[in-house]
Amino acid sequence: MLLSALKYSRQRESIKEFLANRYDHPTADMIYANMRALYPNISLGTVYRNLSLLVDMGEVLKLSVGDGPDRFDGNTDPHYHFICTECQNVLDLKMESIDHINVIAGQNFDGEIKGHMTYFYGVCGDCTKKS
Amino acid sequence: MLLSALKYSRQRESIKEFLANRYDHPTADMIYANMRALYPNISLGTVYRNLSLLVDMGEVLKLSVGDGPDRFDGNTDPHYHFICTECQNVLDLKMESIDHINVIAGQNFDGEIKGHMTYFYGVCGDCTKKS
DNA sequence: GTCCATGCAAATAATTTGCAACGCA
DNA sequence: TGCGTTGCAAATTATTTGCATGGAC
Repeated sequence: MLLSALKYSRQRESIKEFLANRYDHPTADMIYANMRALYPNISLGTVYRNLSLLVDMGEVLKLSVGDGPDRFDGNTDPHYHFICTECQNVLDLKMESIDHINVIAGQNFDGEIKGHMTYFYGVCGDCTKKS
Repeated sequence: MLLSALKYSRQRESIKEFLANRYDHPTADMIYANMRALYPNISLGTVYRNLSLLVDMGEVLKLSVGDGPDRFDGNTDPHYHFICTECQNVLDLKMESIDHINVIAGQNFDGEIKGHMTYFYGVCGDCTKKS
């Protein structure tokens, strides 16, 4: 819901930059903790408000991975995510497109399939080695 | 975590039966509202506790569809779900298996892909006709 | 009688929102 | 100056939990 013009905000820029340099898909709380190093008085509300704006603008992705709080991703290139069931980490997957599943899903469906959300899960490399 | 033996409970049986006959993937609140017709004093806590047990036993599926509360599905046959971005309804999809995407995802991945969670989204048949 | 299940209420977790002060344009 | 943004706190939403009582076995 973008009803009015956006104004520059240091906090928003910092959150965006922070996410652009992280590949571990942090939660709002983790982002908040890191932002406090830069802005000791920043509030969680500000973090949530700006994350929400950035998601609406398409500059950040919100990952709702079932249990636990939402996570945020500064990489908006289309890609998929893997959730390790041991350590709960969320990893990026380098894989070819699977957009054809939209066609498969639409074959017996009365309506329009516009996309899909897919999360892969299993045990990550690190956890496989540990066990 | 099932540490102790389960005892019969009318409430749990009713919730299970209710879900077995619904195809609209109700939320805990909706289940609660319906259960109150049968058990005027049933509490939300009881609904949540029993849903959690049923999910652990594999007799009910929990659907975490991003926004909004979790939904529950009494149909445990493997199948996929579609979320209408207009009316928010969650529909079952009759489609062939797409388990091959696990193989695709695992091709450049250092770890073990055990499965995936996929939700399709778009506009359902009813909403397409309305617009 | 033992121990799980229930109802009720309070607690928790994640996120959103109201409001007065602040800061970009 | 005008209106978006912030910090702070309170509110909301979804879900979980503690506890005394009730019910299954």
